[in-house]
Amino acid sequence: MTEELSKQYNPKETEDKWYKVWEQNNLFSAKISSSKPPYCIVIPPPNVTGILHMGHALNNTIQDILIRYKRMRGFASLWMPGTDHAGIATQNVVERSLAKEGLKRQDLGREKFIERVWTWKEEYGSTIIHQLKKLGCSCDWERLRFTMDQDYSTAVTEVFIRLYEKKLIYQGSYIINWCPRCQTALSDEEASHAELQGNLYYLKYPLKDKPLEFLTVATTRPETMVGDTAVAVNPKDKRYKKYIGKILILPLIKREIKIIADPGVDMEFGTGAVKVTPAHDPNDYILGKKHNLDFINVMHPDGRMNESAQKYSGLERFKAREAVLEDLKTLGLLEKIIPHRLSAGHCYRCHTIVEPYLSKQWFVKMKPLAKQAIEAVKKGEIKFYPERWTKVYLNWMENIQDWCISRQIWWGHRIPVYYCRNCQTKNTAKGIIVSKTKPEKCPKCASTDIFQEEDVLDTWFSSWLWPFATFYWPKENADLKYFYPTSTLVTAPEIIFFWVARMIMAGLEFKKKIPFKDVYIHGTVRDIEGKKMSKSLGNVIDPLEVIAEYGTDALRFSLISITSQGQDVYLSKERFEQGRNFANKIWNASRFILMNLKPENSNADLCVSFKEEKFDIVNRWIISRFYSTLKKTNEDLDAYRFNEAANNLYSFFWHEFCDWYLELIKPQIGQKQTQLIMYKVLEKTLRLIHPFMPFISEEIWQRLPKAQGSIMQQNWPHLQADLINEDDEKQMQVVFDIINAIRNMRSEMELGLASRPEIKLTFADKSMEESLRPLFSHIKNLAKLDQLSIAENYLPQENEYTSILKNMHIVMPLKGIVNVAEQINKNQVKIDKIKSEIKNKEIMLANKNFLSRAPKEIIDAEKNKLKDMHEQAAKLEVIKNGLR
RNA sequence: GGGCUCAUAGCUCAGUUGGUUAGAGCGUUGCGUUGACAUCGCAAAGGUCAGUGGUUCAAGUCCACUUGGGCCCACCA
Repeated sequence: MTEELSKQYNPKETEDKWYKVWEQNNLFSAKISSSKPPYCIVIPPPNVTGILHMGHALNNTIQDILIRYKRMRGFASLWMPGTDHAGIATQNVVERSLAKEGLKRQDLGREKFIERVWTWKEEYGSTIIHQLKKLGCSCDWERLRFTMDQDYSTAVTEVFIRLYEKKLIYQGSYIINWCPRCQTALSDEEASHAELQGNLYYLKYPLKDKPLEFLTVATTRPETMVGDTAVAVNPKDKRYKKYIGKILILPLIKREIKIIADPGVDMEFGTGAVKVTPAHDPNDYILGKKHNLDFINVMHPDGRMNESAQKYSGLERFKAREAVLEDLKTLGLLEKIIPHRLSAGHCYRCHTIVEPYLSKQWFVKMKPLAKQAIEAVKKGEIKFYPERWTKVYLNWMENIQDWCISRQIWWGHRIPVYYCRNCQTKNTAKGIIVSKTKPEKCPKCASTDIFQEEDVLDTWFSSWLWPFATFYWPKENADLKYFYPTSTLVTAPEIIFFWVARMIMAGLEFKKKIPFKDVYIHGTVRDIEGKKMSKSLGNVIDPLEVIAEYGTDALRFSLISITSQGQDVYLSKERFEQGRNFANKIWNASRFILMNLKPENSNADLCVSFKEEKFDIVNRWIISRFYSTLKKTNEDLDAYRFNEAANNLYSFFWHEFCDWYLELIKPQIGQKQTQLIMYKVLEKTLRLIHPFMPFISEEIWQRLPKAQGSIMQQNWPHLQADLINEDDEKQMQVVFDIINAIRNMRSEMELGLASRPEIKLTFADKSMEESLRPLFSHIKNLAKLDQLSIAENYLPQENEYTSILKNMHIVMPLKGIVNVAEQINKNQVKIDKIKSEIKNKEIMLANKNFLSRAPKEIIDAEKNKLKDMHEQAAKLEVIKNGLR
């Protein structure tokens, strides 16, 4: 006999214990095997600065379910873990901690600062890893990678050089998104647009020859006027035609600027005249190039105005705005201000408004890379789940822009570009040398005055190599050969562009193979009002708190059960009660079984016994239900319908196994075959539950009399389709209906148990009567009856109460007080409803199109249904009359 | 402007290729349960499946439009 189990499941006592055991026994480690097919997921590497949030919890629970499921199904199942160095985010964190000491990164210098970052990483960088372990993730931790590992950096450099040599990397001046706080360029994807309330300022620019005449321009960023080099109007605009080619005097700065014509100007917006600031606006930049205008940069990288801004030099950009407006107002050149909603890019890290800024950056030409990545998805080599993301992906890929990959920060992979100062000064060939290591001397002029590019690469420039760089590419090692292409990628929608699309491009470009076959995109976790969870909104639910309060299994199960494919998750804390209750139910059912099980009865083989012995219907039924559930679970997991799988297991275990089966067998629990079946169903169901709820399933597994090894090492139950018996399932359903009807009647009549009534059943169908007779003991038992008898064509008497089911009707003596009129009325409503349904069915069954086109099973089902309804209606009439 | 998505019970949501009487959890109400579990069981009430039209023998499911949310991309002087 196993030791006594407590009445409630206590996750705290089990979770850490089993995780340790799994780790110590190397159960997460995936081994290359010639006999097993590979299954591999690479984790979306969380930032080293990361702290587990609900998004992670959902993302990683899904991956763990897949990994554990495939492992049990006999795959060499590898979950490749790692973390991302997260350039800007990590640098920010370390800079913040420096600030507490009153230091800036510049005070330390580049090398010392990077040392500090590494120290920080060693100390805090594995927080997220520990938290993933709390979640139960079965990652192969011995393979843990970091995007700044030395081998990984080798891959990054290799890729840069290959692309450079293919002329897919170039250096160029462009208007990029500049974060004045982080002082770095941001890619378009990193500058997220958000609406804000601003103003549209109408500024008057005087004409040179007629100083009393003005052209009014409208702008949202008046401070940039000091960098204006033209004003543009639409050539079709009658109002301004006469001014084209004339000269304006830029107020405050007193510079002469030209009025140019361009068809791109919207005549409807503002005044129809637009100031052109080529160095501070992407559109104006294009205009500037087109019309050969000057590019005047008016700002320092930190967002303060520079010398070109003359008297405003040194002012922060928004202070400068105020000053400019003040001065224009004094001069009478500020015509009006009208409120205007506009959207501006914000730094995705610090939410500072980004400044369009002209600077020299490195870019990757994306169009050539995108081509084959588009093909691969179109041909179905890579599939998105849910499928709709395919469109989103293709739409973006077909309109892809070049990727700005340089960042003006210190923490990251330094760009492998060196400059020869000698060549640069001679200006012969820009003096660019691209090399894995610092060259001794310039290959052109042999100068040794060589220095490295200051910029580092965008973090995603390393992440996009993740599916193969984690396997030590460009080396060709055995893991890479065996596990690449990986199987499934599980990720959130917001990084399809950042990451998924780029990985596909990188995989095809450098490995000549797709990086993964399936992409499963799950929803975003939101709060109950549909807002994204964020610290600033204060609406976060901390998964670690949930774990502490409800347990990891509860967290995992609840999350999964409410996550339907690709739909956003609206979460509140109460959700986790369901998971906790389920864990407790599993616990108590197992406790009950173990308390009643004689271990020697658990030894027989289920299938053999099933062939040799005759099992009663209750046992046949639960076996059939188990295999039906298994079948559905397999289908759901294979199609990434995790919530379906979870909910299905939930209702099987709770409402079928516990509520019906365990209740039905209580009187016969000592019986040998019942012992075997209850044990086997529990044991097999635990295996199905394990991927979802790894800890409790292991804890119970270890208490089973036959447990060998960890539940993780067990095979997934083999589907015995021949043990699914639909007739048994239907018959049991009838039993449940009878029992429920009786309980319901009693409840309606408010009869206490004391009455212990006798019930008469009238069957429409003789064969049903035959098959149900052996089950009467169960019915009597659960419905708490003294007698159950069968009557033929019995007409209810005045002192009797009736209920009707599909093919039978139930009569019980009236011992309580019941409102007969109400009962008659109820029956009349039922009769009317059935009659109208009968009408519809008859029309349908008379329809030639239906008879010729509908499948035979459907037609038969409909015919049976009609027959049933006729019978039922007739019986209801009889009852109604009887009651009267 | 382009694309995606949602609208089903009081609340939060399932409903896989159209096919028995549209489901679950929570909440409400009633009844029950003192040897697995009150973190329990059984049941009831509660739905014109957003609206309109169409396709079909058959529509919550497919199509079109309308209304109202949400998201993404582009633009935004």
